[in-house]
Amino acid sequence: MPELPEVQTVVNHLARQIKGKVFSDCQIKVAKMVSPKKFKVLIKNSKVSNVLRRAKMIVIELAGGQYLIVHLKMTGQLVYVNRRGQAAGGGHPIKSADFAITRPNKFTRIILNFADGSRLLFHDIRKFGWLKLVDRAELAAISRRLGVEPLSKNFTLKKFQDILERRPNLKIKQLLLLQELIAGIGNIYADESLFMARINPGRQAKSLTSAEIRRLRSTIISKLKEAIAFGGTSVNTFVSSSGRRGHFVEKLKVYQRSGQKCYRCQSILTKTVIGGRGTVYCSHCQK
DNA sequence: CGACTTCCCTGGCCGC
DNA sequence: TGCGGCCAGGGAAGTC
Repeated sequence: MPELPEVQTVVNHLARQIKGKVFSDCQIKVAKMVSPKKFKVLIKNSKVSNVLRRAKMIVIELAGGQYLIVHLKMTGQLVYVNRRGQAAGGGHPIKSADFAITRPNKFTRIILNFADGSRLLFHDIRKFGWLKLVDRAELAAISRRLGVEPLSKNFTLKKFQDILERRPNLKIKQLLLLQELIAGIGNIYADESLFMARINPGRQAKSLTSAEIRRLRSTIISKLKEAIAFGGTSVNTFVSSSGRRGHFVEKLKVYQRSGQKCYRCQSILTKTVIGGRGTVYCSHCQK
């Protein structure tokens, strides 16, 4: 489940590898995952000028005012493979034998070839992910529908307070997951931030005290930053575009630890469902 | 408008 | 061993 830190990890790596490369032909194995219909023609001969992130989307900026947006959704992987067929990480090729992902497999949905023989493989077990080629105006329209970037200077305490005031009746965890309010947080970092802030995920937004709001804002920021430093979290299918797994999984305090002991108070962690999402928290120290 | 529900999709897991 | 049923879940779309 790539969230902000995982997508940022992919973007950081791709930016080092594909800037300046020119797309040539591509193979689209699942048509519904790509738009517009003219994708194949439009992307041909486009040169990558930059790679950015917005919310949980990878934005590959192309010379000529086009943008290739990639959303990994739940199980997507965007893997960069050099011309020798190796997943290359920061100039150090990784043994491809260790990674079936460096070759097209049954889950490969799209293959984007570069003119130099290297390529991007887009694998996605569940086919929830997508690629979209847009112009500047369309990108701006998509971005406008998304909320504040939590690691930007715009995510001020005032901004966070405003967001909570706008949706007073939502459970705080549901609020954190709404991309139109704050962009980039998913199930892992919602649970982890709430644990660190010692706030029960089922609390209504309006019930948070100003001290709790301040605390939650800073735990969101620190958790996301920490996860980026560890290359993200690989709980099931996530790998960076270098084929590497993220190591934040070893730092998780509650996510996927249901039934285990709370690291803070040794109580057994509770699993529940909030807004249709599995939620793990400590009922003893998250009030 | 906000809040809630359904749907997409497939592998993995459970019980029989 | 095989198989049906169910679950995970980001986010769009539909309903109330």
